[in-house]
Amino acid sequence: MITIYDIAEKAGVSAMTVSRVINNTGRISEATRKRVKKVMEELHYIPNSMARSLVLQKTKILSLLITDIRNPFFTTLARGAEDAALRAGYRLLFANSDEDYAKEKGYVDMMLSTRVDGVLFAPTGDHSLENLLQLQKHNIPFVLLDREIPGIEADLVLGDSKEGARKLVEHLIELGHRRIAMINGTPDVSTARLRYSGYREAHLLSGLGVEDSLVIHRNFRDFQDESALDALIHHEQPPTAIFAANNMLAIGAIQALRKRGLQVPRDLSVVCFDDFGHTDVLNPFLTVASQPAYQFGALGMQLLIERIEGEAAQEHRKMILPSELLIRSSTQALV
Amino acid sequence: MITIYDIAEKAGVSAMTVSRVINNTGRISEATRKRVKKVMEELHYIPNSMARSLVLQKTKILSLLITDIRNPFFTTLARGAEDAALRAGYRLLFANSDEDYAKEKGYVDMMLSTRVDGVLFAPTGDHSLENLLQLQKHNIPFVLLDREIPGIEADLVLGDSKEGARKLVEHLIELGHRRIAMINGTPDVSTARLRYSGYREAHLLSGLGVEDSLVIHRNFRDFQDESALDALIHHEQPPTAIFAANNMLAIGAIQALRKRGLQVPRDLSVVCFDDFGHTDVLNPFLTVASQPAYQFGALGMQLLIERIEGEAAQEHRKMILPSELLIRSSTQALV
DNA sequence: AAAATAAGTGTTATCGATAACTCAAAATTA
DNA sequence: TAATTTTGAGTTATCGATAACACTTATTTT
Repeated sequence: MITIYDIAEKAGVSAMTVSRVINNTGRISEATRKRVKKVMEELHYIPNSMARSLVLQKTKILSLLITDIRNPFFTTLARGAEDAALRAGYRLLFANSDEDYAKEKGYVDMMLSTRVDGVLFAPTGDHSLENLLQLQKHNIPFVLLDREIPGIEADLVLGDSKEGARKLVEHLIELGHRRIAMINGTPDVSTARLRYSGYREAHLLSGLGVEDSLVIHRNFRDFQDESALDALIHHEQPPTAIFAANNMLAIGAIQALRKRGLQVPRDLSVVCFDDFGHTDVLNPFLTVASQPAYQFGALGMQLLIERIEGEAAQEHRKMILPSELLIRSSTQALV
Repeated sequence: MITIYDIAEKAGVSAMTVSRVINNTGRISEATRKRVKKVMEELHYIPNSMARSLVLQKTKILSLLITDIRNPFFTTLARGAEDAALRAGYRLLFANSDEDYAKEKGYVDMMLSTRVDGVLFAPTGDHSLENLLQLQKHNIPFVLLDREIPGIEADLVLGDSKEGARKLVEHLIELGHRRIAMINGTPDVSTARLRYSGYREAHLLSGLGVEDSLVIHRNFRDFQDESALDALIHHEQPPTAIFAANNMLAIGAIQALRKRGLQVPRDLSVVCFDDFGHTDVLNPFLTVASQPAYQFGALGMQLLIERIEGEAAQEHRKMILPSELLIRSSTQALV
């Protein structure tokens, strides 16, 4: 491996001079600068960022932790985060928890041992608290994405879960639906709680009661689990519409409905949070509350970098990005 | 930051003893081992992997370079690679080139300065040659994914582009189509060349001629570019079917068709390579040659790790994963 | 012209960990 | 019991880079 010492020797200077040329620090005569640069190119020198990090006590690596790499919401978010990080001269270490606390913990340990400069963190749920405290203990700045964690003060980028849910459910109510089921995430995730609360509010504002037997909880990425749907269609008074708390749960519901010979929207209307990235071009079908995924990532990364570089005010910032109701063909008026 | 010296001092031993406890090397009495471990836990010690990498000359970081993080083919592949890497005790540094040579080069520089132990590399095209030579020059092992590069000898994991394309086009021919267009990737990508060659072979085997004015080239991820489709529908003898060389190009084509009031498959049949991950559950619509994306990642990572750890034979291996023809509802017989 | 300052470069210590070597005490062997 | 081996540590050098300081020569200033 080529090091600054190899360069130094061949250029007839000290290692320190090479370091100065690389970093554009100190005073170097134009002649030696040129000479050193020429040798660096000849030997195809690439700085060893580990050695540099060790002495500088910073890595210029940021980490992005998402909960489901196969969810288009998160990949689009990742693109936003990536663009913002690269633009600011940071490398990005992706991590994917699969909504699994143990995997999340593994990645947090990795971040700590890598000594990343900061983390853009989409937590799996309230129990992520421990992992976040771990980061705090080691003074690693982070920004929370998409989900709030009770007990953690941090910069936040959130969607308008409650309002979005309310809009979706109100849309169903306007279409005449009265028995509206909800397939929700597990209640230890803040977005699940808020979306439920929006669901509830829509009912109450319209003078309807909430029937909790129509509210089912499942892991946000277990779209293969059809038991939620079974519980609903075998209900003694089955729903006429379903509100899925995210896109994956909607996919699961629709898949299960299809298997059972039920059609959307003929037999049931379906709405959900989040859309499907590029692929819903194929068949813009589901009525959704669409969140600005790219912005989640870009803005979150910006907040993180500001905090790392000390440009952020002391107090924590909470950004709420609005979602947009896109009415498509998975809903129809109740006949 | 807590270091082994802090541990050593508090435990009343030398730093070397701590290092031995951490790595389970050398001889340590059970008593001191316990004492050191206790102190490590008390102080929440996390090893600094940079310092370790510096002396060990290996990082235990592998990199996965994909060309489009928003393409479900690549995110599923990424899951496969991630699982295999973590299982073998490596960290994974994701990189996303967006089919852009300059971005790819930036990421390669990053990999070099991070001194990753190996790279799972989906190249943007034949011009990736330079970036790969750069890796070779610095003795970083890599495995090529999805695309072959003339001039590079390496382990390879490929799909059966030619056969897959032939099967798709033969399906169209069986349905009676005679004027079949192809929207292909740029010809400096091996899969584009092979898929064209399968397209050609299907025609010739059926005694049909190939009309190159029906073959259009576009960047594999520019699904927004509608000019390809315009060229086809304004052709003096327009096609009755379209073969898109990957899923993104198909999305672009269908979107453009829809905007122009044309319906699939009524007005044109459409087939493509790759499917759409979870999301095609929503509406299994496109007839595709489905590739085992997860296996691409898992198998590629396995080959890479074997090579790094010296378990691979000298000669390079070339794995070809078969694709599966899934006939759905985007194709119909020509009337 | 002497004193003060600036320019250009080199020396040494350091970041946190491990390899290679050393060494005393305990255990084993002859 | 003396010689040898094993056990359980410690010392020192090193990985590749940079910070802090030192030290010549120029160059300015008075």
